[in-house]
Amino acid sequence: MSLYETIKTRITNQLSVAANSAQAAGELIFEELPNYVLEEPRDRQHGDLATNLAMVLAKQAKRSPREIASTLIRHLDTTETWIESSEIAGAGFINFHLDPLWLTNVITEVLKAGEAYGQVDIGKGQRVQVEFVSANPTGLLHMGNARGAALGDSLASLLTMAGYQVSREFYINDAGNQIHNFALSLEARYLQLLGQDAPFPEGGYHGEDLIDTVKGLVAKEGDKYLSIEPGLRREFLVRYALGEKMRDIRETLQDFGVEYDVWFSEQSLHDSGEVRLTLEELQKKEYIYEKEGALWLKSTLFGDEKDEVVVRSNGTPTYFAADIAYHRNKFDRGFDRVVNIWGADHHGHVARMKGAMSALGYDADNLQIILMQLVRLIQKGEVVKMSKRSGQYITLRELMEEVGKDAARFFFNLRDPDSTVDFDMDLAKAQSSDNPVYYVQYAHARLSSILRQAEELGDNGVQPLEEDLKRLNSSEERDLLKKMADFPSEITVAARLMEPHRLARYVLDLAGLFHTFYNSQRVLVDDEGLRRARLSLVRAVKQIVGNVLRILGVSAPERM
RNA sequence: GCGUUCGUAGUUCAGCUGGAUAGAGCGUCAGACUUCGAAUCUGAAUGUCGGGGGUUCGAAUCCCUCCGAACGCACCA
Repeated sequence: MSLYETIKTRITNQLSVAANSAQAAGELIFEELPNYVLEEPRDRQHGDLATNLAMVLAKQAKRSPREIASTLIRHLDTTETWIESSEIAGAGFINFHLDPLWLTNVITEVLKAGEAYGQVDIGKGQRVQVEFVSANPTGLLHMGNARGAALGDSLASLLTMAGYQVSREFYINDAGNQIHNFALSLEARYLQLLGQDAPFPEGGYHGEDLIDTVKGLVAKEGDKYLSIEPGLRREFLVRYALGEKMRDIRETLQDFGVEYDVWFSEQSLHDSGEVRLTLEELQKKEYIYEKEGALWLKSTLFGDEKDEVVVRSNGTPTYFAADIAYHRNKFDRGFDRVVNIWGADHHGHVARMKGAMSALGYDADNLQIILMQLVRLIQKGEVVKMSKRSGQYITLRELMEEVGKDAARFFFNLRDPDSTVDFDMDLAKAQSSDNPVYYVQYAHARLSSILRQAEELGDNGVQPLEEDLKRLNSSEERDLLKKMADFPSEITVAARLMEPHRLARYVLDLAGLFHTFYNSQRVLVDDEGLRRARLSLVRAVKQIVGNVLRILGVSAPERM
């Protein structure tokens, strides 16, 4: 635990002790200690930390919050808390001012931990699986997939930092109806390319990339599939196209900085019989009934709005059936928590998926689904409908070429997944230099530059003396140090809420505080002690900026 | 119609389990480079937190209601 967290825990505990001892002394009456918080006030004049304990006690104690506050302060043991002074403010807040010297420990802490600074252990080694993107292999990756990739990959890294054992997974939708449509589309393109008059299937995939795929095949293998049996022909075409599409998806995501641990095939669930076994298990538990020739899951028993078909009247299982088998498989692989990132258009699926897990006897609370609002494409001020079927969308590849991987990943991770993003490619291109990512990267380059120059001046990275570290007491330095000390708590909150975008905000703040410091204090001063102290501060800031950027999948340049 | 999510400055968006005077970027205005990187910094202006009600010491945050938006409500995935 970092020093700052230790201090906060200690004070929080001592506050309860103070309340209890005041009660024992007959100076305060309450039945049960209510929930209270110890937090950093927004306004620095309100001290370093503040608590609302007196206010939340007011009702039970039947006294004014300010009176209670003064009683609490009298009973508070401040040893080992770094508390320098306490005061009562506002409606009854207790504000604590800490001895600023505690801050100098932060630098040592950061430099000692290095890449591990910020690691916390709320995960306690639990195994978590994060499944994200899982795009249909029937087209190229688009903006929505880009958002999912940025979010999912950063979330996985964040959870790793928070002490979870994380596995990244991609679910390949290589079965079912869409593959059938895919096959028909491929076949039509194939026949058309070879001069035949083939109608394009209804509901087929119009993307240009599909034509390119078929062209590639014709260039390699000519018209050898023209004369064979259509069923066999489609099978060949699908196998070829699927291989190519998945290779492309894999490479594109890799270039976007995403490395998966597992690529899981939907078809394999059918082949292994898991889909059938899962349905049998549900049948045995009597959660399945027949109606109009189809098999239905009683998902309404578990909070769904209506029951769902799992086997069609023609005898084929639905996508939902395969998905149930898939999630059963996930839990059976031993994950303590399973996290899915889905587009908001799938929200109707959440209740039934959780319901299905409950039906199978798993704790649905261990299945967490993060819904991400859609990315809307804007062109010339108008919303353009994106769709794989129509073939009209901006690809992840194009996005990376136009604005770059770093800008794209930062852009998505700057936003709450709950907010809809309007994306205008022309605007993004024109404004790509305004992307806040450069603000952070510039700070990193600037930090690196200072260290390079220090080296040229003969600095050999000698640790500063403690009394020199204590000289970092300007308001700019103290604000910066506080922000640095807060990093482990930021990781804790972000991981608990599964919100990596908090880290993007954090690193922007940190970079801003550094830039402010840089403009007000000189690092490479003649005074050797002070210089060493500031250089160690610079090293520590650089370390943290680098650590955050690594989580966000953004590069941390030495120069730019 | 029912459900999910959202509505915060001119604009794009932050705002942890309810906390003190609601914050950033861009844009606007005024300043700062012969010294460590001006992709930076300093200062100024800008708000009925969609409207209304409720809960309480205290609400952008929780509840209700209305208005508006996106997305769902298939034997598609």
